Amino acid sequence: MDKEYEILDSFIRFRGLRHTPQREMILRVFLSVEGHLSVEELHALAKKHDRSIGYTTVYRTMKLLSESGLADKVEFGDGIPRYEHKYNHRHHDHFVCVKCGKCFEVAHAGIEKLQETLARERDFTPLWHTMQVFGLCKDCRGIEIKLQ
Amino acid sequence: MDKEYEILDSFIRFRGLRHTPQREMILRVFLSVEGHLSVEELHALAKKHDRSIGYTTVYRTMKLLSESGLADKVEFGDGIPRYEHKYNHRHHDHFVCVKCGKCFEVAHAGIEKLQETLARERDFTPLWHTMQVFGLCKDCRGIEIKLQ
DNA sequence: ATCATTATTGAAAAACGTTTTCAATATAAC
DNA sequence: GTTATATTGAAAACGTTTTTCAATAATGAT
Ligand SMILES: [Mn+2]
Ligand SMILES: [Mn+2]
Ligand SMILES: [Zn+2]
Ligand SMILES: [Zn+2]
Repeated sequence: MDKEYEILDSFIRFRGLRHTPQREMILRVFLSVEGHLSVEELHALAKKHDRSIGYTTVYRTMKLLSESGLADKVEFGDGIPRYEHKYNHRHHDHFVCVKCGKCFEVAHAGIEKLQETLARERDFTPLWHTMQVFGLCKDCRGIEIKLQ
Repeated sequence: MDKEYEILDSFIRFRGLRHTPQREMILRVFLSVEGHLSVEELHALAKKHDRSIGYTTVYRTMKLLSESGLADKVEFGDGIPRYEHKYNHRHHDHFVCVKCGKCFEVAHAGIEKLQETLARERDFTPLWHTMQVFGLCKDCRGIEIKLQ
């Protein structure tokens, strides 16, 4: 249940860092929301628990969560990186609607396998990948057609 | 041969813009290098032809080249967007070595088709996509193994 | 519990790539 | 040539992220 806190704690100890209430709180806030959140959004949420929490601390902590494997930073091409849960969440790609910004998560073993094959053919060792499909969701495509 | 200049010219006329030596020179510089170049690199090259060319003009012109379909902006996760040729270059994905930065271009119809299928299943109209595989190239994997 | 060591914090400043502003200039149409 | 206005380059502004720094807090040893 609280496996994520254990992971952060052992990562902190392993690196000779220190456990702080700020770090624990930011992890709690991060875990409380399923989705893709910017540092600004995370800081706003964190402030509800500790009005004096600093923007810098959120930046630093999210970097820590990434390094410990709890969070993943994703970029959807609008210049605002967002974080999503990584622990107990399998890898997936993103379909982003360029009209409304909605984001669909897609996991497909075939694509992963194909990437492995292409990499192997080029004597390239894949470590991770990102794939984003930009387009129009059902709702926004309708609007698009009406407008034209 | 000079189809690219025609494309830019008609795009400029279509939008009620003006033909300038700066725009023509930046296009020339851009076309002269096959690869992925940052605005900084393009500006440095442009300066060899016109010492007084402004950074801002390169930014503005590369945006124009993108809009006219001559250039494509790509991001490899290091925070530095780069531009590559788009005209007469078919779509491809990127395999980026995280050690040396080398970038391999991979075009594969199967992946494109798979993406189409996944999109259709979700009632999503794909417009474009980006796929990047990060990992170690042949040379850098060797070093990695030796170091461990 | 006290102490010493040093990691962490939050505010401010700096850094970074990019965009906006603006006055001077260049382009294109008449 | 005249006019209208798009373009230019420098500087300033911008938005996000990182760095700096003095105060504070966490940890381990005594
Ligand atoms: Mn996701
Ligand atoms: Mn390419
Ligand atoms: Zn939509
Ligand atoms: Zn390499």
